[in-house]
Amino acid sequence: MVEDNSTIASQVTSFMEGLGWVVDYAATGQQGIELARESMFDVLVLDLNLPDVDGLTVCRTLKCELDYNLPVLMLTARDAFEDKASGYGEGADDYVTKPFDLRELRLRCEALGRRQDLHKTAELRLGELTLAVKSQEARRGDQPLKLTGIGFRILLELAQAYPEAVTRSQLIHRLWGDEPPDSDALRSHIYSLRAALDKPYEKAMLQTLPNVGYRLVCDEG
Amino acid sequence: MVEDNSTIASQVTSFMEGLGWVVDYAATGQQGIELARESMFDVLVLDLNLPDVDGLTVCRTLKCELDYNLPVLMLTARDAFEDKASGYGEGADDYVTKPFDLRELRLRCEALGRRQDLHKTAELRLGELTLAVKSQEARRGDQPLKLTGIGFRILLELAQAYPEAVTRSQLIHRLWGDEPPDSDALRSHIYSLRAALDKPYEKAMLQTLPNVGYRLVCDEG
DNA sequence: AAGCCGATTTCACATCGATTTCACGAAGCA
DNA sequence: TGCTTCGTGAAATCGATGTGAAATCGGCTT
Repeated sequence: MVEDNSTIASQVTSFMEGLGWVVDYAATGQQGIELARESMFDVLVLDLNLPDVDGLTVCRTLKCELDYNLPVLMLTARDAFEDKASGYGEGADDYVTKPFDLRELRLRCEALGRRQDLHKTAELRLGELTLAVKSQEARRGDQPLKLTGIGFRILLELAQAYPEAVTRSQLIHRLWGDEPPDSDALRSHIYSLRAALDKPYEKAMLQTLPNVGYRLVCDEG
Repeated sequence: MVEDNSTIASQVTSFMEGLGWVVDYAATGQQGIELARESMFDVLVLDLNLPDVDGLTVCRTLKCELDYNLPVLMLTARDAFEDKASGYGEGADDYVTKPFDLRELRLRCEALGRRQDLHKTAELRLGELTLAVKSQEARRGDQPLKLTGIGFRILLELAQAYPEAVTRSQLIHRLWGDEPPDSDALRSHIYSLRAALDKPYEKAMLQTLPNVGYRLVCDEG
């Protein structure tokens, strides 16, 4: 965590430590860069406005210099009305505007870490859900789920996007490319995915956003 | 993937497909442009040297023409890189020089795709109001608002216009284009939008300007 | 080659909620 | 008063999604 405001810094770091995460902290950009060089981190939470080196500079420096890809979550001040995506975005992998909800910060950190993990472990975890990418096996809790090939791929797409939603058209494109089936086969696949994933359980993980698409939900990430 | 050398092309595409990616392939610049127009892609891998249209031209064309930002990863020959790429650098988002390591190509594609995700996360904030554009969800304070599709779109239009008002006819045009419903459906939608947005609260955010239209009001932000 | 099997696609219908339409009353204005 | 605009609410219509089963496809076995 790189943040010059000590109130925010201690609030965030103690929250994270409460989650069992191991946190290192730097109050300036320079310190942050040095810290990042010394050891490997899963995620860097970086304030955009720092007293010495600008957050964007820190970000770019580390992206170039480090020999692994360190996911960066940028903290930005909140403008009255903000088009988040347009201004920054270069370099950072995600960002959150101040003041932020600690739970949101957590979700986004976890999302960044998860994407990173996937490359190494080929296994993805989301609450009680486990997806083994290679063997195409899925479990919820300790029950193996009986999924079809497409069912697994849908679930994987949704899990990778978590906690965001995936639109119908995105999903269709990812599954079939340019030649989707004529009929609305996705509906049927979602239906049978639900039968395997949610039917036997109390709380559903697969949620429909009408006119948008689908997403996964789960309590603890 | 746009690449005229079929050996390289098939090597790369099959590698990517092995990763579970969905790949479309074009052998010429013209084909590539047409393909890109037809559907949305996460990343374009583009050879700089193409038989017909130059890679840079393809890149610039698409950056201008498409209504979303398509990240471009340029493939360049080693010698060409110095002159061309560094000079014209603006168009592409990243470069890889041939011959390249497939793993490196993968990492860079993933980085570009990740950066793109930010655009989908866009959120609008206006005082205590939060609009998640992609998932079509709205909150006032920390209460989620139960809006219909049109209700959300109306609110979005008003939020984007803030602090200005939006006239009825503007609103109708934005919502339905040239074919608005016969009856004055907008009145009903405003009514139910109010029921969700303002009914449960002290101060109303949605204000009617008689004979003009509507606008949002809020204290801070 | 024939037949089987599971996966996938297609289809028909049900259900639910969103959208449009309508009717009426109140408020503002000439 | 008579006209227009707007709020209100219910009813009718329409579209999106869920549901389930049947047809199709492709690989595998015999």
